[in-house]
Amino acid sequence: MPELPEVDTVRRTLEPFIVGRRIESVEINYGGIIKKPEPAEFIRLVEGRVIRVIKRRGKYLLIQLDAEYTLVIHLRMTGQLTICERNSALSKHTHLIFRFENGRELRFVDVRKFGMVYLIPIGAWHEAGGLARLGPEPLEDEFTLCSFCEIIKGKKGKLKAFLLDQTRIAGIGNIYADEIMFAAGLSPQRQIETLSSKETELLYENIRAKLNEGVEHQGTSIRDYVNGLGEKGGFQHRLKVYDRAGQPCARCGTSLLKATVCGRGTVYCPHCQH
DNA sequence: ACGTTGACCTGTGTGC
DNA sequence: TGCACACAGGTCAACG
Repeated sequence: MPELPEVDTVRRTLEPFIVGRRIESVEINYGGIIKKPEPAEFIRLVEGRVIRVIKRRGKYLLIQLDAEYTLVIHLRMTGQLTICERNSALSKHTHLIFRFENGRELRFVDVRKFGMVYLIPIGAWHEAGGLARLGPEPLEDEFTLCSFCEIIKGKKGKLKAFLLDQTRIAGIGNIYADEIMFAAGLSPQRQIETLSSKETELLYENIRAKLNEGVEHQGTSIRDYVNGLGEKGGFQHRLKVYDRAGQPCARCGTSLLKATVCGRGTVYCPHCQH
């Protein structure tokens, strides 16, 4: 499900409901999503804590508690994190519930159970999967054309693989990778070492533009994605290539093709992308 | 250093 | 309607 714009939207919509709230109790229905510590220890450390702040880093959500611990959550493909009333119907795949004193709760629902939750001491980022190895945030001011050129310089391989590599740039996934490459007129198979400086700049501009557009429209809801209040996003209506195989290219009318690149379904225009 | 594949899970859509 | 199969917003490990 969620790439940078979706995770960012979840963060933004949850914030007013959870910051400053005390977690009265925790219920674990499926312990498999909690990667560390053990469930009993997890509950012991979280219950009674107050949420200080919620941040996003790449596709990870970081929920800072008042006891020098950070809850790190990755939604993977189908994870949802939503605010619900305590008495509202529980969906089938609710694996984790944080209850607040005001009658509301934060629920983690994940059909495919790929999602991951870690509770780690502040700063111990290396204990939370790939969090410590993430590349720069593409929407931050520090991510300049100059810094992008440094990242791409000397690298080899397919453009699509580069965009999906979280250690190069944090937060791009399959949908936005395809949209970025279409907008930049670049083929997913293109070897990055052959990009001209003009093409590199076009790529840089469209990474920023497409991710910003995704954030602005509150993410892409094609299957499971919803924001922190259970609402769908709107970017699915603006997609130019993703999920549009066989439909005409918005730019030239050629039928969009689908292929597997880097093991991922990839849609592109054979006429506009080189 | 790169590329491909399978593993982790469940649900949905397709074609027969 | 049933069944088999492919495929799905991600990442990681194990190969060649």
